[in-house]
Amino acid sequence: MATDDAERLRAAGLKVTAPRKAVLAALGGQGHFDADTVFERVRGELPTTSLQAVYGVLAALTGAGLLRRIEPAGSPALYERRTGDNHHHLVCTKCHTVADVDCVVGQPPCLEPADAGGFAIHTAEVTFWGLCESCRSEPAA
Amino acid sequence: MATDDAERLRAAGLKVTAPRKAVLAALGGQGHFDADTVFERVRGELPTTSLQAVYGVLAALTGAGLLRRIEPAGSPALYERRTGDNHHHLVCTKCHTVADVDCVVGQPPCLEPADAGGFAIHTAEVTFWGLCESCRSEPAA
DNA sequence: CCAGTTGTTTTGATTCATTCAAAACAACTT
DNA sequence: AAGTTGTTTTGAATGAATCAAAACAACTGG
Repeated sequence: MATDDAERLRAAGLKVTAPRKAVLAALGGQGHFDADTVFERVRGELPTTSLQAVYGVLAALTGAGLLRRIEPAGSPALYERRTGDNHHHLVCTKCHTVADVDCVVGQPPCLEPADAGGFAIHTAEVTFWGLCESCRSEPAA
Repeated sequence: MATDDAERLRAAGLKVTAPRKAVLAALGGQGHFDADTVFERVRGELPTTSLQAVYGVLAALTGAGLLRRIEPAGSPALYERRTGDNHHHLVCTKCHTVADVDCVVGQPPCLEPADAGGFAIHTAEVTFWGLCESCRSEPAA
């Protein structure tokens, strides 16, 4: 898996470095993490890494299409490894947990606004807001 | 209109103050403005107003449902007076201009994710990304 | 395998958007 | 008109992210 990551980096035309492999490893297969969390995780096995390096790596990998970046209102930017598919997100209003949504009813949803107002649209981003399972369980705020 | 604004403030249980009326006036009927732009506009006719006051007013009015706040990735928070309808937004990838989209094809769109993953969803927010008319015209960046 | 080139990371500082807190003040109530 | 409460001012602080220069490490080509 780590080996595959090196391969992916090379394929994207990026140099294979320890911080980059560590960031990819830190993000794991799934989940949504902010720069700071990635930093903490990376530090665990590569203690010399700086936060700025993490920002740099995240930007490089996002630019290369190896990561996807989302910015839900009220949260810092989050990064995830699931790319390519245009999946959407569920965000908890209370704890800001994020979950993936495979896609919406029927076909490619929402890609057709009623009136594009002169815009050449290339992406539709859908964010669902609600209460996650555990926040629903504990009503005590 | 300014009179109506006073009425609206009262109806929302908020005190009617000069900064609040000025903020509502600055936002006008349509458009999307960040706190700083609102501040500049408010200053024009109420020069003693502080930026913090503008933040406070924007938060109060948003909380009261008189304003809607959106946070497109890469932009500071934007405020608009169109509330109540759940309309969506078109954001220009290049100049970050925002336009309203009345709604998506057919019916209330996208409100039904394929799998809500245990979330109790109450809102679906759709953001379309693309190039606006004028950014399409001038390819020279 | 070594040296050069280029891209990456470190180090340190800075910006931008926003929030916090206490004191001064103004709007609504009686 | 005076009091109470909510607002605004003033001043400072925070969090997230970016910028810039110097130190460094990965890939190229010899």
